[in-house]
Amino acid sequence: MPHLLDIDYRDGHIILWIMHAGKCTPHRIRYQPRIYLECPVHNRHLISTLPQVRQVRVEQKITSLGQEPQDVLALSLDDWSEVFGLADILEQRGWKAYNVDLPPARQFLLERGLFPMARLDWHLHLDDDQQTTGYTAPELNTLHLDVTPRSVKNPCFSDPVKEIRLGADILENMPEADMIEGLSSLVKETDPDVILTCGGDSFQLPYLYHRALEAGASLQLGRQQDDPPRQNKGRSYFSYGRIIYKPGGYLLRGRLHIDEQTFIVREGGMRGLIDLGRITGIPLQQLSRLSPGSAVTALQVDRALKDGVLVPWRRNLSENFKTAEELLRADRGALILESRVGVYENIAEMDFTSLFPHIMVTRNISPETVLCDCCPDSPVRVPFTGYNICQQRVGLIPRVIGPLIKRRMTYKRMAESGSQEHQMMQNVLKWLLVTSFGYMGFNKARFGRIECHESITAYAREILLQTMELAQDTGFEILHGIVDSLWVRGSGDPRELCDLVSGTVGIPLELKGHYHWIVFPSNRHNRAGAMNRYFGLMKDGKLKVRGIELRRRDTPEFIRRLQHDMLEKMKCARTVDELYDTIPCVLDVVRRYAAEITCGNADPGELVFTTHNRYRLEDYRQKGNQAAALYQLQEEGVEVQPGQAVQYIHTDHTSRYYHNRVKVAELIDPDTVYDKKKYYDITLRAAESILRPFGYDRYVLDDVVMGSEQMRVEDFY
DNA sequence: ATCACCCGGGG
DNA sequence: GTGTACGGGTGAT
Repeated sequence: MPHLLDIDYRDGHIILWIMHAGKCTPHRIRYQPRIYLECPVHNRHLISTLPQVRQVRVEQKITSLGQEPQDVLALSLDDWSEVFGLADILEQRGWKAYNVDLPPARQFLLERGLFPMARLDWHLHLDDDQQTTGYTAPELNTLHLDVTPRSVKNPCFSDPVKEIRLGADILENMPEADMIEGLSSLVKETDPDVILTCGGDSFQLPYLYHRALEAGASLQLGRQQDDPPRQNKGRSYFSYGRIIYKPGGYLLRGRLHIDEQTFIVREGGMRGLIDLGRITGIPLQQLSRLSPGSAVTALQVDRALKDGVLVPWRRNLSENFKTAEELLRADRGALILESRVGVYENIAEMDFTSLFPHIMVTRNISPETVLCDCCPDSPVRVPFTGYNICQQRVGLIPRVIGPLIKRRMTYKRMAESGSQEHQMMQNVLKWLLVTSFGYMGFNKARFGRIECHESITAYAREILLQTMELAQDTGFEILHGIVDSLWVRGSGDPRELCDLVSGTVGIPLELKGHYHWIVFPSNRHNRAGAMNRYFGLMKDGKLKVRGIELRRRDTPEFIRRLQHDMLEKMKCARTVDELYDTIPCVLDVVRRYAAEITCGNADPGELVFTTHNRYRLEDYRQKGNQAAALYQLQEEGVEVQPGQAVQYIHTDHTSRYYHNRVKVAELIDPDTVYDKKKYYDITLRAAESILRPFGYDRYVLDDVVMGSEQMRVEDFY
C-alpha cells in the first residue's frame, strides 16, 4: 500500500511524496491555506478585496481555550509567502490574527486527517489510524552519507573534498568536481528515501554545497532540484538552563535528510521519529530538528485545532520581565530535602514514574482549568496556593498528556520483551513528558501559564510530604528525597509502602531498587548534606552516580577515568564494612593518577576541559578560562557561536595574563606542557569528592599521596 | 567575602 | 522556533 513519505508546499500547491512499491513520486495538489481573523463580520467584503485573499468565509471557532465558539473570518490565501505582511496589516487595524504560523503543509494534513508515514489507499485517502500503536512502519531505503575534507585536523570550507561515502560506495582519488557529480548520480541511481548524516546540518551539507559552488559542479541530493542552500545561519538559544547552538537545517525535496545529531533522533532513532511524526503531524525533516518542547507544543496545537480552537499569532515576543512579586510566587519549586550525610547500607530507592505528567492528568492542570471562571467555589484546591480547578471539563493539557502516558506505557511493555525499537519509541516519548512540565512555566509557551507550573510543583511537594509521612508511619527512616524520589531504610517491605502510596496518591510509586551501600557526601564547605550528589552500588550490580565530576560534561577524560577507577574498586564491596576495606585500594588509584600528573606523563588530550560558552567574547565581564579560550580562538580566526563547545587545558594557572593561563585544544602541540600543580590540585579535589565521607579531604590526601611518592612540592618547579 | 560563570536530567 | 529555579562547584576580583 502507498505511504506518505513527505509533504511540501510550493507555488500555491501541496506536493505529496508517495512511496509505493519501492518508488517515490510527487503528487501536486492546488491548495489554498487559511488564516483566521477575529473581527466584526461586516468587514468580510472589505477584507476580500485584499490582493492575496481569495475567499472570506464566516466560521465558528474558539479563539481562546475554555471559551465558547464565536464567529470569525476564515481567509483563504492564494499564496503563503506574504502571510506575515498580511497578518501585520490586519492586526494594525486592531483585529486579531490566528493560525498565522501554521505552515500550509500542516494545515493540509490536519484538514485531511493525514500525517507523515500514514498508509493511504489508491485515491490517496487515509487508510490508517493516527492514534494506534499497532501500525507497521513502511520500509525505508536508508543510506548513510559522509564527507571527509583533505585536512582532518582543522576541517574548513576551503579544504577540497577528499572522500565521499554513500552507503557502501566510496568516491575518492578523482577531481573534486567529478566526485561531487558522482555523488549526485549515485544518489539518483540508488534512490534512497532517507539520507542519514552525522552532523550534516552543521558541516557535511553546507560544506558539500560550498565545494560544489567552488568546483563548478552540480549537486542534487533531493528527488527534485534542491533549493539553493538558503543562508542557513545557525541560531543560539537558551534551553534547559544553557545556551545551545543549533545549526540551520538542510532539507531535501522528496527525500529525507535526517541528521543523527539532533535530540529527537539521538533519543528515539528513526523509529521514534516516525512515531512522533505520526502523532504530531509534522513532516519528519522539520520534526527531527525540533526540541522536545516544541514537539510537545505541536501535539497540543494539533489537539487544540482538532477541537476547533484557533492558535493566536504571537510575534515580537519581547522579554517580559517578571515583577518581584511574581518571582516570589513562581520560584517555589518542588521539594528537595537535605540528604543525611553519611555512608549507609540496605537502602531502598523509590520513584514516582512521570510524576509531573501524572499530576497534570489526575489533577486536571491546564491553562484554562486552573483558576477557571466557572468553578470559583469548587472544594478542590491546589495545596499551598488555594487555586480552584475546573470541575466541569477536562483541560487541553490532560487530554494531550493522558494518551501520551498511555502510549509510552504500551511501548515500555513491548520493550520488555527486548524490542529495541519500542525501547527507542518509549524513550523519546519520555522526553516529551518531561518537557511538558517545564513548558508550563515558560513565559513564551503557547499553552503555558505560570499558575499551572506553580500548581504542579505544589502538588508534587504535597505528594512527596504525604509519601514521607506514610513511610515514617510504616516504620521507615528517610535519608534523602528529591522531587519525585525517596531513599528510605527500614525493616518493613518497601514494596508494600509503594503499593500503599500508589493507592493513596493515585500515582504509581515504583521501587527502583535496593543499594548494597550508598554515600551521601556533605557540601565541600560545610558539614550540611548536599542536595544533589550521591553514589551507591545497587543490588543489580550497577553503580548509580549523581552530581560529582564524573557526571559533568566539562570534566577532562583523565579525571573521569580517575573517579571511574576509584568507584570500580569500591564496587567490590557489598556492605559498609567491606566498603571501608576497599579504601586502601582506592587510595592506590589516587596515588597512581597523581603520580602520572606530577611526572608530566599524562596525555594533554585527556586533560582537556570542554565547556560551552554562554556569551561571545566581548560580553564576558570576567576574564576566566572560557574567555581566554575564546580569545585564543579569535586570534586564530575561528568564530565561536554561543553554545558551541570550547576546549582548553590549563598551562599556566597563575599567569598574570589571563589569556596565557590556558591553551585552547586546537593549539596543543607535542611541546605543550600542562600545569602540573594545577592538575595535581584538580586530581585531589576529584578524589575528595568520593573520599571525603571516609575522612579524606584534599589535604589529608595530599599527605597520603606525597608521602608514598617521596615527593616534595619543589618537584613541581 | 562577593560576584561571575559553568553544569545538572535518563538508560 | 526558544522550559525554570536552584544548588553545587570553581575562579576572578
